[in-house]
Amino acid sequence: GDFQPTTPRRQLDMRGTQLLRTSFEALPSQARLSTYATGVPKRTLMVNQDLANRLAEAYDWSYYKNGDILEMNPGFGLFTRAIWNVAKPRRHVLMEPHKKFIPIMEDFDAKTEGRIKYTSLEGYDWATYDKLIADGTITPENQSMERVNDSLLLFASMPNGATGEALAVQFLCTLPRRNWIQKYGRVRMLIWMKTKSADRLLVGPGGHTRARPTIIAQACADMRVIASPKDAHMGAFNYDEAAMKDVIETTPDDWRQRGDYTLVEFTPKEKPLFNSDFAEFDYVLRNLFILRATAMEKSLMMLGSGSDSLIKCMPSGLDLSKPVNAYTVEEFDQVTQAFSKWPFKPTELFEKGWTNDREKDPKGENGVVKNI
Amino acid sequence: MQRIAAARRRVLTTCSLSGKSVLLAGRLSVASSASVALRQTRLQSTTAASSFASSQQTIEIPKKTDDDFIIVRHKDMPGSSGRDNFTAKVRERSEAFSIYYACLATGNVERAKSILSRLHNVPPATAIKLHNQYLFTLVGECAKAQDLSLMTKWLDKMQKELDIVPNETTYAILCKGALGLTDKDMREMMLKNFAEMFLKNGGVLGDMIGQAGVYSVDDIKALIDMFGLSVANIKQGSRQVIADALAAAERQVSEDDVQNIAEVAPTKVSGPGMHLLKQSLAALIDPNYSASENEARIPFSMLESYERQKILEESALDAAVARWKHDHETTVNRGKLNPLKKSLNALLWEWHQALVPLIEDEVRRCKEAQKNTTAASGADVDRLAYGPCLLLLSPEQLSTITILELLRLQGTGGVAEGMRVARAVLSLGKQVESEAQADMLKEQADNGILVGDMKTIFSNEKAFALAKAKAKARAKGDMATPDTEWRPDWPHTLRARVGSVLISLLMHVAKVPNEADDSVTGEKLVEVTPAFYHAYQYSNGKKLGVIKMHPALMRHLGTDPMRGNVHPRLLPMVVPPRPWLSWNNGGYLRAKTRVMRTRDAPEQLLYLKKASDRGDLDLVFAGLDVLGRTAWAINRRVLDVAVTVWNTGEAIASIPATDTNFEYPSEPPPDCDPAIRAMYVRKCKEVAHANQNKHSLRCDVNYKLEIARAFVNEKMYFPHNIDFRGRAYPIPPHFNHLGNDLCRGLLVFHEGKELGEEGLRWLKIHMANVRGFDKASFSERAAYTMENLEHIFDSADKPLGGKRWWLEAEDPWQCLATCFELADALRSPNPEKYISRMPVHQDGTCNGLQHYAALGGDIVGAKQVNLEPSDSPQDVYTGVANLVAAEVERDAAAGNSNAQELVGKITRKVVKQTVMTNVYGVTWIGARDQIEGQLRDVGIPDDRAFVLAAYVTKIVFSAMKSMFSGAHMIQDWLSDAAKIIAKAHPIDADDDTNMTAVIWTTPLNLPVVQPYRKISRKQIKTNLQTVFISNPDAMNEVDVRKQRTAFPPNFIHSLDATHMLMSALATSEAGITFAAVHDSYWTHASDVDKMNVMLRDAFVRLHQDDIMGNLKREFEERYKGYKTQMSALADSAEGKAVLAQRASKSRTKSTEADVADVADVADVADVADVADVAEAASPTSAVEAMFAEEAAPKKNKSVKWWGDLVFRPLPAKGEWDVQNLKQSQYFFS
DNA sequence: TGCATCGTTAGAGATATAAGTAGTAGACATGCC
DNA sequence: TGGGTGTCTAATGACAATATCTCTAACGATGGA
Repeated sequence: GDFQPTTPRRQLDMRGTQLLRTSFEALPSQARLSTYATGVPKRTLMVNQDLANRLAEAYDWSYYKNGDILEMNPGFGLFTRAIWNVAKPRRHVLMEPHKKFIPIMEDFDAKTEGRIKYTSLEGYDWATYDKLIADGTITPENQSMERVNDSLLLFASMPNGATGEALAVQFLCTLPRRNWIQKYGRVRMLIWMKTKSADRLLVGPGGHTRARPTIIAQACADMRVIASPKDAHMGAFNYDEAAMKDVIETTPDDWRQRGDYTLVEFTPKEKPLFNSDFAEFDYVLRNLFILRATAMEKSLMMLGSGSDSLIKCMPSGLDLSKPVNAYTVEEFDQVTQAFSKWPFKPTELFEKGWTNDREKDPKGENGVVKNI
Repeated sequence: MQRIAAARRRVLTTCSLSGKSVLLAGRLSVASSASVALRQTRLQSTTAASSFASSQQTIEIPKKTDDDFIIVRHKDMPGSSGRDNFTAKVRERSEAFSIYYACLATGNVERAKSILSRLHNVPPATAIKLHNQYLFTLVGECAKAQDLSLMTKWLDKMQKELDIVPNETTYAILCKGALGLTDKDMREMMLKNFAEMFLKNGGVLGDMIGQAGVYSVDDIKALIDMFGLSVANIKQGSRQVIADALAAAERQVSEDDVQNIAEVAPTKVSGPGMHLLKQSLAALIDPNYSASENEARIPFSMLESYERQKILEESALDAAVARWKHDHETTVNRGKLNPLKKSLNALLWEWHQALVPLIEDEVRRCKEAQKNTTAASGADVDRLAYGPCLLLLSPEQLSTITILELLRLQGTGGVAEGMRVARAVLSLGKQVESEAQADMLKEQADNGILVGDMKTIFSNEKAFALAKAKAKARAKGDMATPDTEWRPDWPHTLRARVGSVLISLLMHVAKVPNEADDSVTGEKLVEVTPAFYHAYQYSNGKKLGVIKMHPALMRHLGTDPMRGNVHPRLLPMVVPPRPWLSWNNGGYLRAKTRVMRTRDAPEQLLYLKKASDRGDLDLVFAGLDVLGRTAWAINRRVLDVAVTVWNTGEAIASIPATDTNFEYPSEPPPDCDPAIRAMYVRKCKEVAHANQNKHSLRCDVNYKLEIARAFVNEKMYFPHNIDFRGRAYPIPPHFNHLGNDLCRGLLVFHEGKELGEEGLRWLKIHMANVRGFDKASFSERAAYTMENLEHIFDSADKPLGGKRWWLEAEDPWQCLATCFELADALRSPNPEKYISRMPVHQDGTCNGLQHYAALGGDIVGAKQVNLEPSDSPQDVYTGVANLVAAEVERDAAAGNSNAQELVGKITRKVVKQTVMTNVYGVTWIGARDQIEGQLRDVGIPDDRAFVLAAYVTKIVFSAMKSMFSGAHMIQDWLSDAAKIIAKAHPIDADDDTNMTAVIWTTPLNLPVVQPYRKISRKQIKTNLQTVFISNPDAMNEVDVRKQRTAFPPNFIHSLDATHMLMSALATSEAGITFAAVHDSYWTHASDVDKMNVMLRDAFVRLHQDDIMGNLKREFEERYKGYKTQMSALADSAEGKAVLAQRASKSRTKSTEADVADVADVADVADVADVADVAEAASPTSAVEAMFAEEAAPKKNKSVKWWGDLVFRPLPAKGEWDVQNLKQSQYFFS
């Protein structure tokens, strides 16, 4: 009720200040957030409060009324505000390692009676989660695999570029392994990522952007697009229509780094769609997708020496003349199972050999001693 | 310039104080001035036919006056205009040349003709070569048809349609054609006819007859008769060759004048005869050979040895196959046998048997594809592109090369059990190319064609210099590379095509038996599975095409004898290498070897060729010849021990154990924390890596022992070449004295010398050195050895059965060798009379810093690296460590907590690596990593090591700076200069890319060109996969950063290389045996004292000159007229001057510009006054403060302009006098 | 026969691939924005 | 034009990413004039 935004100074340019329903410190306009300073991390960083508000209203938070919301990289905190205003979650933890945002974070911490908690720990770091659990900042419960875990929800904005990509895949890999936060059961994840990345996870059999992460994601989670640029996914091949209902529209201007971003909801499946050992499944995918547009027949050669005998092991139902990227999750599973039984399969499934390593020369010729 | 000239002369004259080198130098200068004269007369006589000048590019050569260096202007660089259009068309065109030659060589004249007709815009110098080769090919055909019309018609076409002017070689070839006519009248008529045409064009008959690479001795005789000439009429460059050849043809060669023999009549060897020679090579080429214990070493004459080397090089591929066959037969004869136990060679034989027909098939299809050019399926189009190259060699040759090469490449490129496809494909293609080239040279020799390029000059040591000077004089003529011998290098794309075809064929047929358990039934399965397979690896997310070897095959490679599996071009020679006559002429007998290892940099090659042509490299060549003439032998007793160890499979002194691999860690549960899983994967990779290293080490030892075994009774020689900075390396890669401790332990000088009193002392010191006891004074070292005599005898008597004292040494195998030697010497009745063959090393103590200190005249530094006489050796590492330790203690006393943790922990070892790499320009961060590792070893906890390392590193750097202040300033100056140069643009450059490389000339006149440029690569489709390769001919933008950071170390290395070669030349004059590993010089124990004097003398001579001054003057001269972007603050004196100048210039030009410029200046002036008026607002909340404007810091405006290159003045040189070093006994020790 | 249009194809250029980022700090290039 | 941002960090011997998609230019065929 007694919210009083500070008087805007000339150089603060608060003309477009977005009105808020709660008394957090005022933020400058969208335009200003997009440009105001340097040293802001490159990541999925929202600057449009309105988008945040629309999302907060559209999403059903009630499932988590007794749970924790764990937000990674809140940045300007637009979402945090929006969710607060809409749902006032029981507990909302902000992992924001970047110093730039400290004032905003501390503002949240100060004005929500401890329901929004700020930590400078890095969401990227696995150890962070152990720490948060150990000190009781979040209290996830072990829950049955029959239902979606309601004690924890992860809400993450990914770093841009390679790091973000990698992180998303790593998160996905925790689903079949059931480690990290997934050891508590089916913990749902809402992840903001580049639309292209999301697209790659959603594309169906035959789509040429299919890749290893596609198969893992589709095998382990039900995906739903919550927000995305208009028409962004129209070009994608063989799309799952169900994933695309009631999509909230985003525009490039909503972001600090202009571009297309998509919010995807990952709801872990009760059981992955494959029965193979994940290490083998992963190996098979990784190697088959090297020749992703090539017929499976040929691509099987990537799995090891003497793959003629492997082809003989393949179940008769499989159409080996189809290209790799036309295979479904279930078909990959069949291939993996055959691979698993193949007597001449490689003994180690990880890449050997250096390429980037120091001290690669074992001979120590020439008397030059490196790294004594 | 004057001073440089003087400097060069001094080096030259002092190098040739007495004896042979005077002769050599004298001869050389005579020869070169003669050839200059020759060139001039020729130019006069050929003004009518302008294209007779044979230079390929139009490069302005500065007038040669002995003291200027080579400068090639930007616009004259090949490829400087059309760089980086590595498009399909360009690729096709560059391949076309090679295909053309291949077609001619394989009798596909029609296709060659059509290629030739489709090539446009060929530079005239190249065009005439192409056409000459075409005519040359027609000679045979015309002889068969007894009709020259094909040739004459073509000549007509050349002249009338294509506007190509025939040269001497053209007419020589025409006459050769005419000589093939049997009808006497016809023949003479045609000859007269051609001769007339030639004369009309201003030619001189003698020159034509002297044309290299065309005629045989009989041809020449016939021509001389025909034209009524005498040998004296033949042009100077060739006269000697021809005279010798004619003389040689007349009579049986006798041993006495071997030194004068050109390669003419290979069959006329007197003495033991060919079969004996072959037999004597049994250890190397006979499959049935098994080493008998004490085989008598037959003394061979030089000529016989030469024949042996030739046999070795020519028959080795066959020999490999013979050995495979032999091993296969023995396994078969041994009756039924487990296929899993087949020996490697037996497998190779099977592959070879299967591969040859496949290649034959492919060759047939290539031929068909050429016939019906219309039915162009994709594969057939490809076949057109590589087919002719496959035809150059027999299917057997191709198969053998393919198999050998794939085996050799195992483990390269960081691939665990295999190799990179790109490497394999290119490397194999290159092998095929050089084999084809060797074949061509052999064929020419077999046909008795005289090649100007002397194949060899073999002689006794005394006559060597004379013979070489003579040969050199010949090479100086135009006989360097005759047109008929010139071949363009195959483009990488072509190599890749050829390589990929062969590899994919091999992959089809090469099988290996393999065993596995059926995971379901548990029964043993045996399958015959491909030995190689094509796969991909990910490295850093990039796909990497690899050829993997099956584990079953890998097991063989680590254990089976490699007999017959080393390509002879990779072996030591059994005669002294051919002396270096020019940049590509020397070394092995049959293979074209280059004197410099270049990095696909056309610029390097260009400078090298020019220098070689001008005779600038004579001293470098002479130095390399000295290294090549050092004869080596295998240390039999060390070999015996090594072989025993190898066979027992024990892990001893750098020989890893058989079949004991490191264990993989156990896998954590699937639901473990991702961090733990990541750790596990990393550990697995480390283990895999370690195992791979072990295996490759084992394969390497296998190769080495195999070669050593084969050469047990041989006298060996290592041909040497240089890297681009002039450092010398032996060419045989697997086994040489630069190799690891094992290699060095296995090698002794072939010649023995009586120890003498001093020699015995040096042998003892050497003992201490290889033990690692090398920080003490000489007398202490000798005493150390005497104290350990008991151990030494024990090691010598019972190397493996005794106490194994030698294994504790720093260099165990060399220690063992020394134990043997010392024990023998001391036990002999008179140790001083003992004949020793052991090389004794004298190592520069931190050689890089020695050169730096000498350049900088650092007194403190000079002491530290033993440039200054001292009673005991100084150790820089200890010196720096002490300095750092003192500083740390000071800080600790002052209360610095970091320092307090480190008190007493700063040892020599902590700083050693950093001090060593300082010369290479290690950065602060790199050094910190090194020191961090060391601190951990010293017991600093992991979590502190990082912080403390940062602290220590700072101190180490400042200590180095103070200790070697002069050196440091020079380092800075060098890197600064490099940056300026790399960013400099020639005045005529058309765009603003940095194209200028740092180039300098060493005191031995070697031009050094730094090759670092940005590489542009393209994907090239091959049979296996696409391959990512660069166009080696492209001149790309320089990599400024690399040019800069690499220049200081490269410059210093070019100096130490010079020092080494100067020392080599000096020792050679004195008749001392010499070998070197960069900054470690070796000789007989008895000669160490003499060598020590010479190498010091050489160092003094080198550094007496104003090296840095010369460099600066060279740069100023070389880069005269280049512009670089300069900048200065606008309000600095310099900036103001520029602005003023600009203003005045434009004022004279136009008033408008004037206004603008004045405004500009005004602007600049204003800036200084613009104070930041915006007052800082004080925000009321932290969030609000976030978005407050940061006040822009006041900036100084700067001015930029393009100006002449200005090199900073050289840092002042310190007081230290280089002459002092002559008295320093530990300078090299 | 000359030529406009459409379809095809070769080739050049772009992009994804994998996937822990620790911890520092200083220099230097970037045809940036 | 300059500041912010991204890259790299020990010399040489000893060089190596690739499959696939997208877009464009060139080429060829065809057909109507």
